[in-house]
Amino acid sequence: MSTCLPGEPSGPGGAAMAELKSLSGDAYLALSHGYAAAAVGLAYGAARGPEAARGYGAPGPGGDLPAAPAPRAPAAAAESSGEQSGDEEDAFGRRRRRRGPGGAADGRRRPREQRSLRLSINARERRRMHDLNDALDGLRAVIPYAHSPSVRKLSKIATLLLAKNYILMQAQALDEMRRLVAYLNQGQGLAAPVGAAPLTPFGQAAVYPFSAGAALPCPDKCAAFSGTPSALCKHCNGKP
DNA sequence: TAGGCCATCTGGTCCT
DNA sequence: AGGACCAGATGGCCTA
Repeated sequence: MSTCLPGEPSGPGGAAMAELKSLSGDAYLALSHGYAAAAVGLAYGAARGPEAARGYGAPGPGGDLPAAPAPRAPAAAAESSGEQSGDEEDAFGRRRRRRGPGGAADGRRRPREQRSLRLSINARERRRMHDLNDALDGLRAVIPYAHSPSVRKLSKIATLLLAKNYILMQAQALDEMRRLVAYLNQGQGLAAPVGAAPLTPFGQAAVYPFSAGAALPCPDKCAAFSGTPSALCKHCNGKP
């Protein structure tokens, strides 16, 4: 991940990421389905299975075993956290061979308590990352893009960027909807019962979650059309 | 083979 | 002290 910074697109994947970042809310829906195949395809190819990347549980990333094939087959989380304690000596020895930074490679022999503590910390960190990945999976599930077995799963960064653009798009659509409703209420003189909020397509008074401090006099003169202050007007917000 | 993506380990830092 | 969070390092897998 560190080699592919969001701000530094490089190669085909970088181009796809740049497109993803610049994707406007308007274009989101139109592109979202195609994007999964296009951008995702650019960045990730096509044949990778959805779960291929999930190497959960591979004991001390096969990397601990230089000559081992270490397939990244998915394994149960319990298995992943248990293997460490099951083969503590070997696992730790392999790690010490591989890990460079810090004191891990200084050749000092660690007390058993320290090893046990380290394994516990590793398991905790593994669990934390699994939780993070689960959350990302949940995010992928609600992002409208092509969910198909033939389409590769969105990468982490692509998921986040796509989600951001999707949120922006939704906010923009909501804003335009409000404008339209306000326009209809004003232009067509939509009558509302005295003392009641104007009718809206939503069947109730609309609220403006983004309009803070709405107790100002209405510069839009929204009350001039229906006789009552409009809850749809972001300026008066139902408070004349 | 290079590049992208990922999981894991690890040490450091901050918080409770 | 213990846990959460973070970033760097490392190596495996996959695709172009």
